[in-house]
Amino acid sequence: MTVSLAEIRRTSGEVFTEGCPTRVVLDHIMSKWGVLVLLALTDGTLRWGELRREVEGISEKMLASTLRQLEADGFVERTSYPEVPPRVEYELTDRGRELMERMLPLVEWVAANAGDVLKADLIAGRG
Amino acid sequence: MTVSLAEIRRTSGEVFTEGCPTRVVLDHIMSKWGVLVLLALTDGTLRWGELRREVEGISEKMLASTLRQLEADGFVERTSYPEVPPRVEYELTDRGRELMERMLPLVEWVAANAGDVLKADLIAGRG
DNA sequence: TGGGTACCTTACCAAGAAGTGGGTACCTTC
DNA sequence: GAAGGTACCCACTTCTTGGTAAGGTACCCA
Repeated sequence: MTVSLAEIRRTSGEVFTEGCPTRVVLDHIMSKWGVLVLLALTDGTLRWGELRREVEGISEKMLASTLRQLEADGFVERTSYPEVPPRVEYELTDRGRELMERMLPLVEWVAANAGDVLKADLIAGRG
Repeated sequence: MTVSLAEIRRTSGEVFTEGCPTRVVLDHIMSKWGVLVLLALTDGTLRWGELRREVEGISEKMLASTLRQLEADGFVERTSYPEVPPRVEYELTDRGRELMERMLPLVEWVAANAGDVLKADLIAGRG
């Protein structure tokens, strides 16, 4: 198993330096709403309205721009059905599923340990 | 293996909802500089000046505040030696290593695939 | 006396992220 | 004919993030 940045650089070169594409992609998928939208889509295909409800607190503006970004990056596929009323579905692409396979263990750990982490915050006076 | 948000919620409850601690912790570790600092520390203990060089482009202000946050969260330990000139060392705690164990596969995937992702961006007209 | 090193902190300000509120188009139902 | 559902887009404002620059300490060297 990979245990250090040096190890990654041995196979992928000088990644995560200034201006490196890896930093840009990192910013996209690690963004506040990006993670939550991707996470919601691990449950399967969702419509616009379902996503709004699933990702609590997101504004329509941010949902739209986050989806556009994820779509442009090839993580999410948008399918619109020319019906009335309009129906649009969003789902993870193969690339998106590959990504989430790696992100879910991290997210799972956060879900299980967030309480303890914030307790540490309180002790450190950063509540 | 975990494959969906629903699965995580089955064991951890209604996580990642609005105001949930999990969202706060996510914001800390998924922040622009947070990831890069944690990543740098997977190579071992580093001094202030070494971190500045390792995390290319970070300002002293952001390095300081990022380190304070990670320290408060219990991911990073700071050890200062009362010498002249002063020496301060930063390293991952056990919790930090646990976290990075889960983050490294994700980061590794990004390192290997960032090129393709940005190529998709160009085609989509989001260069 | 002046500079150099290492590790920061503070004050100020600009850019970008994100919230708010409105509008659009189309059809259905009341 | 008015209201409502679906999936947005745009303008305006606010708030957060992050950069710059300056200073601060505590010592050593010349």
